[in-house]
Amino acid sequence: MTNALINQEPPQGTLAGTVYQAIRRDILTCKLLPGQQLRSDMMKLEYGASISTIREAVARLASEGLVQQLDQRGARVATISESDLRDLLKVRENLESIALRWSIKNGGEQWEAVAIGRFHIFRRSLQRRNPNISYDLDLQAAHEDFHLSLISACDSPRLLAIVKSLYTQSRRYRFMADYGRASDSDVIGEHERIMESAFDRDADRACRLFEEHAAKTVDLALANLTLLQRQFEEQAELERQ
Amino acid sequence: MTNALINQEPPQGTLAGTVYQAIRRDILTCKLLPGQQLRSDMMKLEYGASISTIREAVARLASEGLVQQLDQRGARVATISESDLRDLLKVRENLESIALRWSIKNGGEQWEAVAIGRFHIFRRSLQRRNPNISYDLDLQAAHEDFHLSLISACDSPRLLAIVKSLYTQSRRYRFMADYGRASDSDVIGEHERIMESAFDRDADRACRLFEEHAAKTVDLALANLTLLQRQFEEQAELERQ
DNA sequence: TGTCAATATAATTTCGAAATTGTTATGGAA
DNA sequence: TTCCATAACAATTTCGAAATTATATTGACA
Repeated sequence: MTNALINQEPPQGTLAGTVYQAIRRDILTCKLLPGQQLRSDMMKLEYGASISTIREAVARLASEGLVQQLDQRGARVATISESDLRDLLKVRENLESIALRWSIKNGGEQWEAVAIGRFHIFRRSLQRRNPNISYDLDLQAAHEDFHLSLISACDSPRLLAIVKSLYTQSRRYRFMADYGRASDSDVIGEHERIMESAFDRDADRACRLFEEHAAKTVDLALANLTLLQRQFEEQAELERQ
Repeated sequence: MTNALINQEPPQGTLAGTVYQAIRRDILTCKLLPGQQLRSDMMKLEYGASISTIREAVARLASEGLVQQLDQRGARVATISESDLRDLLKVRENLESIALRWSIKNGGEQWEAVAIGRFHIFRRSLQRRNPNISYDLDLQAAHEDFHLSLISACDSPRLLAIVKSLYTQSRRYRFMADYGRASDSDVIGEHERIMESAFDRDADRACRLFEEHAAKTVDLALANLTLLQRQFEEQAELERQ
């Protein structure tokens, strides 16, 4: 419900689509670990569909970059690394900055209204967050939805789709490192200032603020990754036996 | 052979991979027309593989943006439009410009050597082109390979992959409009100046020249598209009967 | 003891038929 | 004649088994 803007596919449709979403969710929440082999038999039992159907779902995920397919050697969950994360965030920052600029130029009152609405939901999610839960899915979805709404008026379906997919790929890292909980800094204020600059049509300021915001994310993410990656590798080693 | 840098997959491997490449080629050369339905039976006969195999190949193409999949209503070749072309070229120009900047910063002598080599092949292809052939596949591949080699040192696998896929999507438009034959302008000189600016590490000049080059492409492409699209629609109408 | 080849095992890949779903054609009622 | 429901049709989607290919194990030889 809350992440309607993020999940592009409706629940009705083909079984392959449903399986695709299920596997995708398990990858993004690291129930399926990075590097883990996706064995046909295991998947068949786990997701209750035939091998062919599973195969199609996996093929879709492969094109999304969430799964790596090796010729004649099946598929595995895409691996993670510090260099990959650096690249991902660097590209996302630059592309989203462009999209924000275009969006500020094209956006009208309707765009502002949607962004304000998303901002409100994001703030509410942050307020009622449970400190005991290490990873709040709704909060992350609200965060993404807000950012995407800011660039939604960029009038470029392609750029929007690319940035969306970069957000998707980031989610796995964010889940692991849980770098959403930077509650010491003024998260709401940061976002509010970006939005206000955008509404004032001050693209330079908005992009500068956004890039500063993004830089913080990079630091937070990298700080936690190395430790966690070792953890996951040990777990994967265990499952291999 | 000549487009080794472009076709990422080796010829050996799975049948689905081979079929994927075959369909891809037919889409990019407009043997399969934009908007055309991809019927299972027809595909089965045409490409000599079972429906399941075809299906997997088509799924891969769908993720690449070359095919549109509709729930329970099969798949069709992605449609084309003026707005889509505008978007495509605009995004490509901006993203490639970023990649060029990064590449200029990171590139060493090895990068220069490869770029010079690609430039040489591009120039030779242009020299020996046959004016009777309306569309020279080798020439287009050489052109793409040169541009990609210039940004290959950007040190961002993701951005490189995105730009590559944008080139792939452009190819269909380029095939149709054949806007490669702007022989009146100084094609070689334009490219040479971009390359020299890059080697001088003058990123601003290189990007400016590249953006001017890209702007010409947009004009050429749009000039031919409207007429050709009507043509293709008529042909598609005919096939529907 | 270490290396290599051959076999046995386990995985992926491919296939065509059966089930499901969407589309078109037909017939009746307003 | 037009609209709607029903039936016949054509397409996509799903399945499990057969074929193919990779991996692991065993044994022989240097």
